[in-house]
Amino acid sequence: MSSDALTTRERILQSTWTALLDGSTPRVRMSDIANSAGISRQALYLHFANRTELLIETTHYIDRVKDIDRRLARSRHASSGLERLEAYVDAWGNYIPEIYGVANALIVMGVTDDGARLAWEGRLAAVREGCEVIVTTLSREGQLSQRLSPPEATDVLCAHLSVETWWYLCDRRGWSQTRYVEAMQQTLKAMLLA
Amino acid sequence: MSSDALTTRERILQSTWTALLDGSTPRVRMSDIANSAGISRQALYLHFANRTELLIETTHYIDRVKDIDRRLARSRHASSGLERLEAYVDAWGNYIPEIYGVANALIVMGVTDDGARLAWEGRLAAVREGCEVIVTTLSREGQLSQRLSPPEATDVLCAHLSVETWWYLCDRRGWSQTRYVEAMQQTLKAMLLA
DNA sequence: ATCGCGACTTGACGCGAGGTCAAGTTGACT
DNA sequence: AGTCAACTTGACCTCGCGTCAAGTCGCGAT
Repeated sequence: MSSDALTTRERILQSTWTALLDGSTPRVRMSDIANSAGISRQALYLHFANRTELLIETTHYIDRVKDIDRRLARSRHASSGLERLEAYVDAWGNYIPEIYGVANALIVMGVTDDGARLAWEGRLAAVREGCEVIVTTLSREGQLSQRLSPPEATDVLCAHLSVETWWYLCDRRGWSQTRYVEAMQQTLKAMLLA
Repeated sequence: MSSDALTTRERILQSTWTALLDGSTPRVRMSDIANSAGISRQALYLHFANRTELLIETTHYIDRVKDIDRRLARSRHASSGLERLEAYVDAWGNYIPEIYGVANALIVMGVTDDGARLAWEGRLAAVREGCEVIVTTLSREGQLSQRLSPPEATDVLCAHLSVETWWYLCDRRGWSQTRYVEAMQQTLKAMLLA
């Protein structure tokens, strides 16, 4: 396989990604994706069981192409909790715009489709795990504010780093990506640190 | 009018509200609403042009029944910015669970329907105005942190008070309503104040 | 008393989008 | 030449919103 530069499967995944990125709306039909991938609508179902699976596979595709693991490595290897927090906000905050389209489609899909809902909840759980590590580190260092228990601090951090918050600030209120990351780092520090 | 205790129109609005409240899912069909209101599906269209209008009218109905204006009055009449902030978080934060169901349905509807999207954006704009007043007051009092410009502080406040954030903390993470309001007041103060 | 009218019912239909099915076509490898 | 996988075309089903047409029922005005 991997013949004509791109596999059909990869062309589909790429088309799905860009379609959802461009339109800034999750209203991308299976026929739209098929058209932009240069195949018939029915041929999509030779590669993916349904729209949900296609969306889920697209998130994995983006993870692979954009190398999310490498991005998050800096946070995992930081020595202090503070550095971890800053590195995490930087890595995840700058990743959101990449996956925003697919994430949004997946969220909307989740209303009617259990698979999509579970897939998105899995992503959320992964982000929350990252947040938990940061909070635990801060707590161990005695840096964590007394206002919130560690689980609460984790929840608040995770809620603040949500795709929805990014969308509101950057998409609707016009914040630049760099300002978003910077402000997030500062406000989260003010919120979580003693 | 106002004959058999409740108008048909009001029974519809009430059914819509409770259906969306109970299910915790926006998947409420026109036929579901009609059934629980005790009329035929087609009769809904004698009272509301379409699903979007029904949802919008339901938000107005809730506003009326739950008297949102009275709830927000305390914030508007508070003397200091700090009191305004606390009163606003209390009023709005405790209102979210009431409108959550309809809000969610409206948001999902907004993906395919411009009317629903605009209606929800209008609500968001109203919340943002409330936030703006608070931030302006804090700023005038010299209480506002230098980390954020007043417009930025307004955006952050508004983002933090989003329905989505409430949903994550209270619905998914199991926070109690009182803890949510309390923690919000504290973390927002830490975030916004100098 | 009866006419008209507004509120409602029943039943059928159209539409869009996801998903399925069946019968090809095409091109490469054996 | 035969086979197989990848793909195409075209028809069809389902679900939910929205529409249309024809009929029922009760009430208030004449």
